[in-house]
Amino acid sequence: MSQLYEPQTFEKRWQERWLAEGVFAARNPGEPGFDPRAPKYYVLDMFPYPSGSGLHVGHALGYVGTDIVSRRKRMEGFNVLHPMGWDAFGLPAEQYAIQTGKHPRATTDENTRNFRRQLQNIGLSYDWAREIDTSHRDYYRWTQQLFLVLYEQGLAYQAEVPVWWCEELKTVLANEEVINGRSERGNFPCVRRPLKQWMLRITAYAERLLADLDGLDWPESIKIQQREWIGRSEGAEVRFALEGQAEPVTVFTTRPDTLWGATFLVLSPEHPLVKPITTGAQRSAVEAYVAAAATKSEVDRTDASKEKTGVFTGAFARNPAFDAADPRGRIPVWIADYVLATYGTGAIMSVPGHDQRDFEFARKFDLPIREVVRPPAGAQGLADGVCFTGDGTAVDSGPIDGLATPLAKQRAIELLAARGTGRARVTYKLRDWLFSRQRYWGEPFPLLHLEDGSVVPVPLDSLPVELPAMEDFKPSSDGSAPLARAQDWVRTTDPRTGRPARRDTDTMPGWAGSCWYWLRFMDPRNERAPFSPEAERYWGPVDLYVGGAAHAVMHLLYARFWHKVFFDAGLVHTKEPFQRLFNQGMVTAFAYQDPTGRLVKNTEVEARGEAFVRKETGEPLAQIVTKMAKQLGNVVNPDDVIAEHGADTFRLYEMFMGPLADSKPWNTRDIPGCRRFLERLWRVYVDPEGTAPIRPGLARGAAEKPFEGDTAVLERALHKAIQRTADSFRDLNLNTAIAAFMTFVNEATRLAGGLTRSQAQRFLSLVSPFAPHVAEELWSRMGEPGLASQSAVPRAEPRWLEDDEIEVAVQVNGRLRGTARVPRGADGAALESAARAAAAAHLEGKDVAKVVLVPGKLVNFVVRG
RNA sequence: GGGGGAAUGGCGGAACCGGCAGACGCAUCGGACUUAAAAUCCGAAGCCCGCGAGGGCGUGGGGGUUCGAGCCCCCCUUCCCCCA
Repeated sequence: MSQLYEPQTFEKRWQERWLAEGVFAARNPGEPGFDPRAPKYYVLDMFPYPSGSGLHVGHALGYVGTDIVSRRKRMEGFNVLHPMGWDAFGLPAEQYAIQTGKHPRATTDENTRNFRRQLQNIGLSYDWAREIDTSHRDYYRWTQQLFLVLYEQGLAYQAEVPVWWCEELKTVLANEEVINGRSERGNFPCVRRPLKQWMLRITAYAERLLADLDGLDWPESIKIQQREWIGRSEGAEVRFALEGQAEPVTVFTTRPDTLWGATFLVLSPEHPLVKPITTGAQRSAVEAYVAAAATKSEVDRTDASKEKTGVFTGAFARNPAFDAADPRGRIPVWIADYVLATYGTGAIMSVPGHDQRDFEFARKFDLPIREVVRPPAGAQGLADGVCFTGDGTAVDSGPIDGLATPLAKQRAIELLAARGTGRARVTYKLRDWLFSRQRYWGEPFPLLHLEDGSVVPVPLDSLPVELPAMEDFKPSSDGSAPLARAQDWVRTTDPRTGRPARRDTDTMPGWAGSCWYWLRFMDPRNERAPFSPEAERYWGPVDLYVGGAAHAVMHLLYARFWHKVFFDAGLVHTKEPFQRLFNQGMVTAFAYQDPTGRLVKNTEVEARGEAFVRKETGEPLAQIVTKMAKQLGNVVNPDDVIAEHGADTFRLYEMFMGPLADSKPWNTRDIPGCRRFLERLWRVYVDPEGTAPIRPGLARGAAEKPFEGDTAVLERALHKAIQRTADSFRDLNLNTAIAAFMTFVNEATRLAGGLTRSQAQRFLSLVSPFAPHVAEELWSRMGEPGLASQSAVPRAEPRWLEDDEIEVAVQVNGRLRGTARVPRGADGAALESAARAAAAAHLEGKDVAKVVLVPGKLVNFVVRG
């Protein structure tokens, strides 16, 4: 048995024991060992996509944080569910497979093995019996079944939707694969072209997705981003009759009060009326413009800083605000790409006097601008050559003249409704969700296309629809899905009728598996259902969900949507899946720049005292903070840190860097500080000069010392550490808990003779969630029964948190002039006289106008002269 | 372009409700131990002026509120993240 701190000699042993004894296994109701009195706590990490490059220290940050929370909660008596799994379907896995020439099944299995090994190496307390893999048939069988829940509710439908198409690559590309209208791979031009796609009607839930945010314990910034994304706006739909057309054009506006100022209409280039209304003279210009717009992304089109473009269709419309005879009512119809087909009705009424984009458009194409809202006093308007977009008073607007904007909006809607040319309407920026991909590595849709063109779901007892084994799974050259080439798979029969059928050949997007995984974790081996109602009722909702802010919008919105559909279907008992959300910060890394600003690889950099230089030339370099990237050579793998220092040092450093929520740089140079702390801790328990496994005074059965002298000082220090540790869990700034451990160990080293067995034991319990291996090792050396991981969290007692004497700050006019020591609980008069003595030199000959007393903290003398 | 954050010593960070800025650690410097080094232990240290006692200045910049501001309010700068 070693006298020195050698983590390599014991960490593996404890990890194996935890696993073998099922120490971290969560019990479901009804299972042997389930304690119905224990409250539940569900801590969930955003599960990773198991990439080929493995886990780096940035992923591990959140996992270490949730592990510490889970371990602590167990020690507080909670029944803790803390599972891990793999988000293994999706584009990156498929791309990686194509690159390496291996099948995604093989690479995924290989990668998940590596991830699991890496996570276990860190000593994370997951219940590995609950591990799931979204690309495994035992999982996606249920993804398919739950998709059918949405399908049966009428929430899934097929539509012609523009998708990115790259002619050169002969394939459909995802949004994230297209940058500025060109393919990310190869930089070839791409166009948006309509293709039949599966859509999910998430817009039907827009209002509830918005409203239910209020009850969640989420960062306000995430709620804001979700609200922004949903983008609710109230306004009106207005119908404009078109000259020579039977069908009117319907526009959406948030400012129905400005109808009298609408001087032209703008349709999106994709609007179905564009073709029928375009006049012969304008046809070629319009067609050219429509073709050009197809190559632009929505971001580019709506970029307000770009010059406005557009083309006149040659057609005219009637503004319903004016009489048929009124010349102001005859307005031209244009098309422009800043109007999107997918938002509102795909057409707008342009009010250049009171909308910035319309204003720029009108100026560029010399269209009339009318003022119909008078700005309030002091605000600039058309008279000053600027466009006023705020609230004011209606003018030149017939029946609503003189009304303030909010009232004018309301009256305008009433008038439109009375004339049958409009109505109130709420729209959302949120669009329905494009849910199909023409790719291989995803869940097949459990749907059959019959010869008569109808679509029927695959019966539940025939699920899963397994992904066929394919040698060549690359995207097809005609835009059809790779699955379409698996002819034996595609051709099938409807099991209900025996009629011939074709399988749907699209697959679900990467998001699908993560839309319900927190539910599967509750009951992961259930073979009859995705999860049992009993398990869901007990474990739901997730109490703490931790992951990067990168998933602020998409994943969380999609997951909430599915969950709400399940709620409506009676499958889950909560409206929301994740009660508390916490975003961990990014782990960045240092990189180095030479004087010209060029980045220099970390391996070529040398530290010279406080400065950094290029190894070969001695050229001075500047240190900057940036993300970890292979090219910079600054990616850090947990395995390497653990091999050198052990898992406990790694865990401590991850947390000691700073608050879990903050972004902060990884600095390899700082790691030994945490290692040294563990060595100091070790020496408090084990005498390096001796031969005993534990210092004799700390062994079980050793006599307890009375709480006096050094022992009392240590008792006080221990309670302070216990208190600070408890506080650190509120906002997960676990760095302050580790600082408290360090302070205690420094104190215990200084007053070694005063430390008692009970203090040593309580301190190990306190440290155990953070550095569990060393805690177990010392716990067993002390002869304590059971495991440190299963001991109780020590409690701080108020009587040990207060000192007998307190030091207060003494200020004169708010400037610190000294300090005074007073007994705890000293009254105001005693405090003031002590303070007067401390600041005597600064008070001499001055008039004290006021004395501010803050008990236990400070005294401030306000003086004149 | 829109949205979300952040800024404190040479570095990471601490400071609970507006009350002694810089806890804890890294790097640095000094000392002890050592033949020497490593490790360990003890100590110093925000910056400026002063031999010293001491004083001045300090939480990205400018203004404000307050007895008192890192923290609250207004304006500005820079950096990071997301939509992509």
